Amino acid sequence: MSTGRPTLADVAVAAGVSVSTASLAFSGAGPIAAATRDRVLAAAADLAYPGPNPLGQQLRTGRSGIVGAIFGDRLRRSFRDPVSIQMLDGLAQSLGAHDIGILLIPSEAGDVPPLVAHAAMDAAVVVLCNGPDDAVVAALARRGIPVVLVEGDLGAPTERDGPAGRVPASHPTARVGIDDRRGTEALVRTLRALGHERFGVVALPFGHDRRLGEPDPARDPRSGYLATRRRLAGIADAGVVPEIVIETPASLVEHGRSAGHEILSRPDPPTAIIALSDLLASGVVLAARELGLRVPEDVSIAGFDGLDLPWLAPDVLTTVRQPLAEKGRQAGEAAIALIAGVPFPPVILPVQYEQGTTTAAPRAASHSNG
Amino acid sequence: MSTGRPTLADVAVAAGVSVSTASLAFSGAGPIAAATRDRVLAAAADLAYPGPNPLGQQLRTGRSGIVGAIFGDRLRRSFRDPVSIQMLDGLAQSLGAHDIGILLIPSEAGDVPPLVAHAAMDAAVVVLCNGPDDAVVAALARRGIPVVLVEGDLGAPTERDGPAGRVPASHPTARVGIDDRRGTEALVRTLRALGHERFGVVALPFGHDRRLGEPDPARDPRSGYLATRRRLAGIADAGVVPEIVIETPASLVEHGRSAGHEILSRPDPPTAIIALSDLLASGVVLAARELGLRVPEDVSIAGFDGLDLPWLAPDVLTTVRQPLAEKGRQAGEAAIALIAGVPFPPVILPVQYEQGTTTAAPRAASHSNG
DNA sequence: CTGAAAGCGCTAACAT
DNA sequence: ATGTTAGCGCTTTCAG
Repeated sequence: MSTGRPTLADVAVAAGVSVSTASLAFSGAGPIAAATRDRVLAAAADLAYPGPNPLGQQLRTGRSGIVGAIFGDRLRRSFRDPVSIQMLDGLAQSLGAHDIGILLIPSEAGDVPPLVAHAAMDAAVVVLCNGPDDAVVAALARRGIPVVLVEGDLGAPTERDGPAGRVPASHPTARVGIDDRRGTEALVRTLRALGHERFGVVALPFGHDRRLGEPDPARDPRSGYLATRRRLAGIADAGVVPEIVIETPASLVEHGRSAGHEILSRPDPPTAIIALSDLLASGVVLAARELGLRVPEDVSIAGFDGLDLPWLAPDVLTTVRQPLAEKGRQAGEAAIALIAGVPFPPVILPVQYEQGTTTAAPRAASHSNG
Repeated sequence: MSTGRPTLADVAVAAGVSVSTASLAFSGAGPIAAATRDRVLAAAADLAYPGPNPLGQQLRTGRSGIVGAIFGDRLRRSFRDPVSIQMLDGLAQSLGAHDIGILLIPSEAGDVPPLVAHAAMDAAVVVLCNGPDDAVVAALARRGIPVVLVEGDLGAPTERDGPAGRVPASHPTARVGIDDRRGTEALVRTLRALGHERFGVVALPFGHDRRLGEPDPARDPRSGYLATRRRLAGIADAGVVPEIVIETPASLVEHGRSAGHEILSRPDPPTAIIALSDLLASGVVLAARELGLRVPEDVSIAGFDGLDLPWLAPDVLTTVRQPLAEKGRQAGEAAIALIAGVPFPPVILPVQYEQGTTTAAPRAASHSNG
């Protein structure tokens, strides 16, 4: 041992056994006499040996015991959103049960962070991805790291080998998502049944190029975040063409508030506003209150997610609840399966419409042209 | 190469150079002819070699490139608190600049998570600690992992070798905190200058045994979270003995709301309520509104942190602002210094009183006994 | 049940 | 500027 921290070899010498036996004493992965084990552990305690060095184990076993969690945004923004947090909590639960750690990788606006390219991990969970040509997913695939896509997809396998051509169809991949398209559709149908005909939409970001305002008409509708696209598709499925859509740079109360002002300050605003997240919706509620509009008498407002929003009291937001922690747990299970080389079939979790106090029948007959 | 993923040795063979030269081509840590390097990189591209295996690097260099971030609470709670998030964001900034990853380690109520005992990390940032006898810190010290204490301390070196005796004074340790004691004192002095004499306090958790209600009088005042203790000390420094103190299990709006109800429903409630965090304070504001009390006319409410609370509009919370991201950045710098073997002197960041709309002079003469 | 030997993939002296 | 050599600390066949 001479210098530095003691190693397994030092312990073996001190205990008068071979290194392999000492290893067994710690791992329990093989037959060993109780007396021998105790002797080894005693020697370890003597030397203040803190247990097998994980670096040695990892190289030997080829496993780091780490799963990367990659968020398509910087922490400050992602993590102010309880949606990411609850998902992460579920993820920590299922991975923690297997003693697997979570390596936090914020990824600013679609770049490929060095950690994605170089950090040791056995699998990665990518929380938002930009469709078939996501550079982060491509980088992981190149490294042979299994990928779990949460709320994302890579398109049909045939597309993947196209010009982007970066994720071979054979690469271990799993998908965990929610049925947000049909959830949004159900929500909008309920609003129509109440008599609403004129809708405004406050949307989640369309893609990594985040902005606040009406969407760029020149943008490719086939690119960008799939969650946003699916929820917009759900609105269309319900037969609604919104009078106005405001894209926001992130799911945050303040952006919902700005968008709400934008929509509700218009001469003849829509009678119902659908926000694609609860945080955005609650910002719209605040904007309405600030403009002296009563909710839901003057305007109906609905969200998506099913968060607890105690500060909206006495109002309770009408929303579509998604099982956030369960989504994270499933993502963790998917990662564990892929690491073990077992395929993990796609999971689509159900969502549920929840009536609150922020939606009601529109006040009076509305007219579609001012 | 035969089977499996290619290694540096395969690349070397393909490029017709030695392994060490191939290594140099990737690391750039030594002299190499441009032509040779290009040849190596070309061979690597040919073999679809994704770059040096981090596991090999790590064993060889003895560095994992990972810093553990340990929160004294489960994710669900910690991460709903923007305070933790902004700190984490700052941490990610400074560590990210050195390509160091953050391993997320939630630690339920003071236990020692397996990851703390076994995961590879070059240093650890412990966000709340329970004073001199914190088991997590002791476990890290045993492993020889440098520790950065955020908002924590281990007491005087002499104490450390006491009965707990688990963190040798020589263990590489750094401290990053804020001047919360004096910040709270300044806040309370301002309230007193306005004429307030009767105070209620909504406190952060006292320790890992979290509860809602009046603090257990039997508890040892010398144990538990130091941030809570310091802020309470600041109140005392200002010459105030609160009429009532409510301890909360976490810094969350709903707990502030419960505590607010508890205090404000009393027969003759205090004229000023000091919450030890903004989230708690905003819950108290909600409780006041629900009880039909006007803020600040009927009751003054102040917080601590300096968060953006858009949904409190039109009110702006009176608070003491702390530099959260900077705290995280400093913690990151401290970790980097300790990893390099350089001592990092303790950092106490300044805080600043910020007047909002939730505090004012008390309504009328108050009487201290009903 | 225990020991000997091999090697995971890489980097860093040192020698050329 | 390149090659040779020697491990980092551990687990895991395989013999005994």
